[in-house]
Amino acid sequence: MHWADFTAERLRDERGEQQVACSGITPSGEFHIGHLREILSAEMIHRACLDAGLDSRYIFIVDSMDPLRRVYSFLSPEYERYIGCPLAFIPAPDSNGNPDPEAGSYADHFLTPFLEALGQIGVFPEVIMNHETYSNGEFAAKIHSTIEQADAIREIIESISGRELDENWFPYKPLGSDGSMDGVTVTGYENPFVHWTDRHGKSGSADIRKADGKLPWRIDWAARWGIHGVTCEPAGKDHGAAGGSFDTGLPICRLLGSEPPSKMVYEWIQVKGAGPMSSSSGNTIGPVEALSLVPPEIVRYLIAGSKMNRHIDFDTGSALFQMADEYERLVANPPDSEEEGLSKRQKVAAVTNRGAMKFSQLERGADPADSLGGVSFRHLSMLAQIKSSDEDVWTSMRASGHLTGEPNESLSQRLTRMRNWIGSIHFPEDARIHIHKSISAEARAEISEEQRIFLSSLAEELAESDWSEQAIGTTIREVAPACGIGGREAYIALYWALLGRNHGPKASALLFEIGRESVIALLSS
RNA sequence: GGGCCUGUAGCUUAGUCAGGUAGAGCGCCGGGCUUUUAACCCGGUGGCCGGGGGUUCGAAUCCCCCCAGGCCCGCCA
Repeated sequence: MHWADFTAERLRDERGEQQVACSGITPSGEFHIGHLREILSAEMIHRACLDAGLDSRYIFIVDSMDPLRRVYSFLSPEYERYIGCPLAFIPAPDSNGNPDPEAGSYADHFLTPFLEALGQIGVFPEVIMNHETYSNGEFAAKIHSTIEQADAIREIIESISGRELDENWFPYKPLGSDGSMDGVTVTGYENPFVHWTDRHGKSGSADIRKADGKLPWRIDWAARWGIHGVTCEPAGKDHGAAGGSFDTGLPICRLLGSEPPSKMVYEWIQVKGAGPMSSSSGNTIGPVEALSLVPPEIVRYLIAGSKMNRHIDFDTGSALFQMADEYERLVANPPDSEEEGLSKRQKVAAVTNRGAMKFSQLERGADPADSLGGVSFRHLSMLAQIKSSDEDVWTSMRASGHLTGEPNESLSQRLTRMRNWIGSIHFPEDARIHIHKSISAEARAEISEEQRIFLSSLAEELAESDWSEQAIGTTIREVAPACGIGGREAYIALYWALLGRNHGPKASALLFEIGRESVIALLSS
């Protein structure tokens, strides 16, 4: 069974009909591909719950109340003054990394393009800005309860995480007079006010019913589970480590009177050969960039087709072909778990693969067959290289029976993405079609005397023939027997001359695109 | 130091939770398609399931030990 369906069943057993799947991300910088695993893992479980007939919501909590930790490399030193301030309350950077008072909040700045990217992969979560949950008072009861039980919470964190908390530790961090929570000391609590003194010597009171401060991360996480009734929140393996925030969150959540989701941990995505992704290291391929290159179903399939506990190497090179092949093969020929003679393990595999296919669809319940667009990813990569205009691609596809009528929106976008990929540094060199200017020594060594004569005869004939794909094809097939070789031999010779290989995309189409003069120059060389 | 994950064919891996004769794709090799869009179709090659012990009628699967690799343990998905 697919992991998402399996999880949905477990959730029903644990928590019943009402399910809330949740993701949480801090918008501290550019979002990266790794965040998609957080999002998609939860979203697929949500879909699986719906498929299982459960009443499920999928919420995306943006940690907009989290403070700016430090001045990241893409920020100007001016951000120094905002360290410790909630991301929702500080200005977004402009293109030079300087704070731009006109550009809205820092949190929104990074969140907006990410949400747009999510839409492209069919993810439409209920977005909850955590600072709003503070400002509208929803956190107040949990904060009060936290402060009342501060000693017990301290005991949980110290014993489970092994960390020793400072003597002045207080389980609520008020914002000081400058809006930062750094250097603020709590001096007392009178519900609903937390009194404080900041590093400038000023003092004040934070209202726990407002966004005047926040709970420390480990408590914040545990508290929100209760506030939103979260029943499932897959977390990155950093949170999953022994003594990590998941382990402390479970008892804290119960202490605050709610039932936590059970622990669920996923492995990280890495850029092939480049170590873990991180928003601040600059080692990123943004979801926005990735989705400009890769079909959205394939991005979903990357996650849906991998078990949660496995690393994923995100490879925007030749592995994309393999992944697309795999997906297309699966969709074209869905495995049937009811088939006679399958062993138990083959049945399991069949059901799992069908699940992966199901969760890869942009729209829940859509027919996977509709996602193919009539042409394989590999094939499209060739057409896009051979044909410079989109219209010629469609013409070619109509001629080959891959397309009838006008291309739909999805196919059209596939071509656009393909062209982006081909034009990017990610496109694998060995998939790139390099047209030779003259016949290489290697090619000469590979072809026979008859084939050589064929090539020069072809050059002569093409000088006279009509310049259309069809006429070129006809000429090739006429010239070949005249030189005493079969069609196969003729094409092999042609591919050696054109590409330095013994096979390739449709030769007449290639020649047509190259142009008469270049072709004749090449074949006569 | 504490912990997690991974190790199955040349490569990517399924199967491990619920033990029952090792599956797939890519690659490679061979054949077919007598107009060859890296296509498509057919066939083949290829694995002491990291190593060792144990439980069992039976172990890739469960238990123990070891080896190797990756990662987490301040914020980070």
